[in-house]
Amino acid sequence: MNINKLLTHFSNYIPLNEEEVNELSKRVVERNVKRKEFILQKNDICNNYTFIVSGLFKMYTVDKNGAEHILHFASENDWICDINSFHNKKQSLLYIDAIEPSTIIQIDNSNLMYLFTHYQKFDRTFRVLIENKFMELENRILQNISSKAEERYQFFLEQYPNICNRIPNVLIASYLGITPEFLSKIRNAISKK
Amino acid sequence: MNINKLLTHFSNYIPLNEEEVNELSKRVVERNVKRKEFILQKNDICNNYTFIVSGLFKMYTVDKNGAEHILHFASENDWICDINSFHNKKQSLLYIDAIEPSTIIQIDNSNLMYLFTHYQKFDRTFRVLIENKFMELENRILQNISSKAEERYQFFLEQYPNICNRIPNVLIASYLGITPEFLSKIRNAISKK
DNA sequence: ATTTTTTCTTAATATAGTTTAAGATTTATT
DNA sequence: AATAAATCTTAAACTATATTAAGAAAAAAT
Repeated sequence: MNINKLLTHFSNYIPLNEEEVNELSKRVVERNVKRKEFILQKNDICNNYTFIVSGLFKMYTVDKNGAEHILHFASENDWICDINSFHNKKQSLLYIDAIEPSTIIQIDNSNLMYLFTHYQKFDRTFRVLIENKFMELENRILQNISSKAEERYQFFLEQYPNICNRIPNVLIASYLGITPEFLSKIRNAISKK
Repeated sequence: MNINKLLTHFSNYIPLNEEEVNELSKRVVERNVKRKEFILQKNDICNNYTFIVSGLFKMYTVDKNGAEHILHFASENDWICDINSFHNKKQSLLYIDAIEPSTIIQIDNSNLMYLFTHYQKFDRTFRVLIENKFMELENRILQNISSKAEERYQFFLEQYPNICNRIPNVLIASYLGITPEFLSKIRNAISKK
């Protein structure tokens, strides 16, 4: 099993000792996911925290008109989870599916709670993880309330150089909150500079 | 000292035992803050997690044109902190000041780290705290990328009924990412329905 | 290899939101 | 109570972004 990437990931926060590695290994499941396959759909309860070994996912809502609005992208060495649904066992409003064929490692709610309860380190690591994600969202909010679409696009390209050329512009537009037609216009304007 | 409100707040997550209450009490400081007084300014390092006993604060950036962009409001029984500056000891890009005369309880970086290290409960509680704030930001992002200003305004009024009438519309506009003039137009349109 | 589906672009027209300016109202300060 | 400062509103002109439609290019599926 491809758990090394997950262990390396943890060691960037706080390295795990042998016992913790064993406990973790027992409690996670590896899966391959095809392109366009869902790992969460609306009205499901999100029962897993998902670590991405390789590949790329999007998490999004679909509005009454059928339009997707992308809340997060997540690629290798990142986590994806609807934590509202996960922690409160509520039906999710979100979809998560694979943009590329992917390999993931999942830990379900009861196993993660077990680790939280028995090993302080996991509580700590997941606190720091979510703090980092919180800061990213704060930056995104600031961008959204203070910048024009063109600046937000440029910022996206700078901030996610590893994924921006793996994602079709339709989806980038949806993430930025603009139409694909307008993104096209922006790209044209940038290329003329 | 007005620490009861803070203890009640913690007990909504996980109640503290006597030792934890003592440790916490020793490590926090109470302060009164006047209207318009700063508790964080740009280029300072945010050295405190601030719990609001009473009153109301705004956290914001100021752009090159001098315009404020409000990232968070926070009122009684809530926390406010630039966690990027706090955890990474980096100079903050943000200001925090009081919209109303306020009473706060602060815990500084080294004291909070002490509690995290010696009592698992605090690590846990602050994880859950930040998870809740993360979910709020996710909702705000979704609103921003998928809704018109009028819907975002209505949603703000519903979500923060306790603070929306304590905050001037100029500041609500800044939080929503629109101009005060346009908010005025929106309010006029709503009142005619 | 061909067909189907998805993606990207362009352009015309429409709508959402900004800017500037000014006056009226409310709130804070002396 | 009087003055100063901040807030709220209106309106006209402007800019950013959406919508509709259609065709070209690229990628995926058969």
